[in-house]
Amino acid sequence: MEFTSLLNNSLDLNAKPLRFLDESPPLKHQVLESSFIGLGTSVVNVKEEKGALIEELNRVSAENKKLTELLTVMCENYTELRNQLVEQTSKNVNGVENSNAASRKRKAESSNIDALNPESSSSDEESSKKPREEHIKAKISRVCVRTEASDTSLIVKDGYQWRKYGQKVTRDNPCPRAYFKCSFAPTCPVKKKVQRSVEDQSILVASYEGEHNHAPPSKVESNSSGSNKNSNLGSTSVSSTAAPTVTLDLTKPKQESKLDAPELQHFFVEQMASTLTKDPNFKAALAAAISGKFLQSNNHTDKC
DNA sequence: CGACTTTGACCAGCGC
DNA sequence: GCGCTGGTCAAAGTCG
Repeated sequence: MEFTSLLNNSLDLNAKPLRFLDESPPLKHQVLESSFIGLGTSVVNVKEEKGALIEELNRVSAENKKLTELLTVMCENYTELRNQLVEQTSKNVNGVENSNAASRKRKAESSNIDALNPESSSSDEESSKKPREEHIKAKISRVCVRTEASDTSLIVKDGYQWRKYGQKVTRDNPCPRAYFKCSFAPTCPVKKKVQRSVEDQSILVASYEGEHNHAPPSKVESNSSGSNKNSNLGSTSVSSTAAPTVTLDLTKPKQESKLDAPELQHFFVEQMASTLTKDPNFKAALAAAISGKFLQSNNHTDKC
């Protein structure tokens, strides 16, 4: 998907709607003005109106230019994110894994890490007893999401449907950890753990375990619950821990970002589209572009 | 009324 | 074996 390639036909907004004002043949101006000779103040009013329209045209053009620049920056950010996604994915495949800071590791956790690092698990005596399937299916990714500090819910909107099946207060974090299972498909093995960051409680850390065995839901708005009301992924924040971590900040273009969950790839594309459509400036520019095309085609058909 | 959330109980792994 | 801890279960409650 080449996002930048879409840019060209969507942002050619250079004042087409008002084109007839400054592209009218000089003859027409002369005829128009000569026909008003003798009408006194009427001519002055028309000239003032023309000046105002040209001024408006310039303003719209400047706004259009600004929007174009904004979208270009967004495209660059998107490309950068995508490159980092590819980079991170390849890293995970190669089994790059940092050691966990926690001294006490649960058996389940270590098996998950083994799944990400097949080489290290090959020498593990215990792992040899386990079916290899478990290593393959237990893929973990971690996502950090900035939310309102006052928001106490542990809901991360990622496009999938989740059913909460438990909540625990863990030893190393006073904030409770919520456990979710994917409820979009009955047989989907994916689990999600959500807990507030110890350092910054406005950040929700979501750990995804396993991979979805179904297609992603068509709508991002398919909330995990009816009460899903937060999770500003548009300002998804950044965190890096021992486990492979999705590190995203769409508001800070040059910040390092990592992405490895397939559901997130889909989500972020949807999120970008959503952000664009919610922007009134973008809507206005789009409307102008469409009406411009419409007028242009009308003019063309009139000539024919 | 069905789907979802809450929450206490239960289970298993691990260190001592 | 015991206690601590994380993860899961399931009954009760809540909501649309």
